[in-house]
Amino acid sequence: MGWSRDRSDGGRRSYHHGNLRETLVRAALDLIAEKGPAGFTFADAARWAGVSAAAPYRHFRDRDDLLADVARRGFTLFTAQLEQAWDEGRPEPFRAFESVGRAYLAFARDEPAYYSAMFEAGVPLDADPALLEAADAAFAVLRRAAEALCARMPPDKRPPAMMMALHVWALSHGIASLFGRGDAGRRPLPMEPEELLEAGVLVYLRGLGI
Amino acid sequence: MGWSRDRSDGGRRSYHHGNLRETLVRAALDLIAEKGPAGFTFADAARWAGVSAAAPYRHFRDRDDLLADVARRGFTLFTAQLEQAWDEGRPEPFRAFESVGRAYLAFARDEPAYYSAMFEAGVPLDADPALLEAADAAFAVLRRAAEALCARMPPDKRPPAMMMALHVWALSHGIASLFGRGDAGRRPLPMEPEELLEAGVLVYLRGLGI
DNA sequence: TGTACATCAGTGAACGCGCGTTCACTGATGTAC
DNA sequence: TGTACATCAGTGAACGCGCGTTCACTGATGTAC
Repeated sequence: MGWSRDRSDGGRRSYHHGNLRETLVRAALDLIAEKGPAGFTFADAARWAGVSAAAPYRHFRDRDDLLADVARRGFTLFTAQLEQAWDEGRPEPFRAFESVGRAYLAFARDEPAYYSAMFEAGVPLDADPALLEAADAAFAVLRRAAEALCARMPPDKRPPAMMMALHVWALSHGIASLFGRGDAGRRPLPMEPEELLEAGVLVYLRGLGI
Repeated sequence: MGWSRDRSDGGRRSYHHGNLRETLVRAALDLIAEKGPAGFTFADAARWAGVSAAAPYRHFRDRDDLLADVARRGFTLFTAQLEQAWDEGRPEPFRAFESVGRAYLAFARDEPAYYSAMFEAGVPLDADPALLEAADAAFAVLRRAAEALCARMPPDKRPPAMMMALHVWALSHGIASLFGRGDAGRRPLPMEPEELLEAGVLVYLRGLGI
C-alpha cells in the first residue's frame, strides 16, 4: 500500500493516492481474511486504505463490484499456481497430477481470502465475463491434466476426462472448505488436509485403473 | 406460522405469540434461502414473524445465537435423513451406502437454507455443545456406514473406515457446494449432481477393492 | 521553458436509512389458596 | 369456583451508530501551444 507519489518533504502524502484501486483490493483481502467475505463494507475498505468513504466510487461501482474483482484476480492467481504445479505433465503425468492437488490445497490455505471470494462469497460468475473467463481458465488446467492422464490408458477403458476433473475438483474443494481453512468454521481432522486429499486421489485413480 | 392462541373473534390475535421461537427459526430459514446466511438481520426475522424488533431478545441472545440454533436443528434433521437412508445397512451395505450419498445431496438441494447455516455460515461449532453434538451425530452416520462396508473386506486389506468416511463426506460436500445449490454461486454441470457423486463413489470404492 | 487549461482522483459535508439494543411498560397466562 | 398475584412474553419509543450514496468542491497532473 502507500501513496505512490510521496513528495520529498517527509511524511506528507500527495492529494492523489495514485494506486487506490490496487489498495482497495488489498483492503478487501485483508478484511475478508479477518471477518469473512460478508463481514466487510465498502466504507471499511475506504478506511483501511486511508481515504474518504466516497473515494472508492471512483474505482468500483459498489461493494459487489469490488468483490467480483477480487474473485477475478484470485482465479487468475489460482490458475497460474495450478499451471505451475501441473507443469505440462512433467516430470510424469501421475506425479504432476498429484502436485496439482497439493497446489489446490496450498492455495486454499495460503490465500483463504481469495478462496472465500472465489468460492464462498456467492459472487455470481456470470455477472462479469472477465470473471467467468478467469474461473474457466482455472478449471481448464484441471481438465487438461485429467485428459493427459486418461490419454495414457488403453482407449477402450478411458474414463471421461471431464468427469474425472470434476471429481477431483469436488474432492479438493470439499476438503479445502471443510478442513483446510483457518477460520472458525473449520472441522478438526486427524491428519493433514494434504494427506487426506492425496490418499483420496490415489484411491480414486486406482479405481479408474490408472 | 401464525399465532397459536387465536381467539374465536376472527382475525384478532392474542397479545402473546405463543410460538415465537419456532417462528423465528422459520423466518431465519426463509431469509437465508432468499438472501444467504449473511444477508438477514435480527430485525428482519422479527419483521417476518410479525413482532416488534425487541421481541426476539426474549428467545435468542442475538443473531448468531439464532443462527446457531438453526444450524443445530439442521444437523439433527440431516442426521435423521442420513440415518433413514442408511437403514442400518439394509438391504445390503453397498446399496445402502450409495443411498446415504443420495440423501446427502438431496438434503443440500431440498434444504439449502439449513445447509448454508450448517456449512457455510461460519457458525463456530464449539460455541455450543449441543451444536457440536448434533454435527458429530451426522458424521457418525457416515462413519458407521463406512465401518460396515470395511467390515465386509478381508481383514488384511481393510482401509481405515474413518478416512473413507472423510473422503465421501468431502466429495459429497464439494459437489453439493459447487454444483448442488440453487443460488447464484452455482457452477453449471453437464450432468446431475447425484450422478456425479454416485459415479465418484463407485470409482472410489472400486479403488478400495470393495 | 512557461503558461493555460482540461481532466482526473481525491475531499468532506450531508442525507436518509435500518440495525442493534435497552427500557419501562403492559396484556395474557398460570397458579395458590 | 373465584380472586389475587407472580411470571411470562410481548410492545413501542428511544438512542447512538455506521453504512451507502450523492454532491459541489478542489488539489494535482498531464498536455497543447
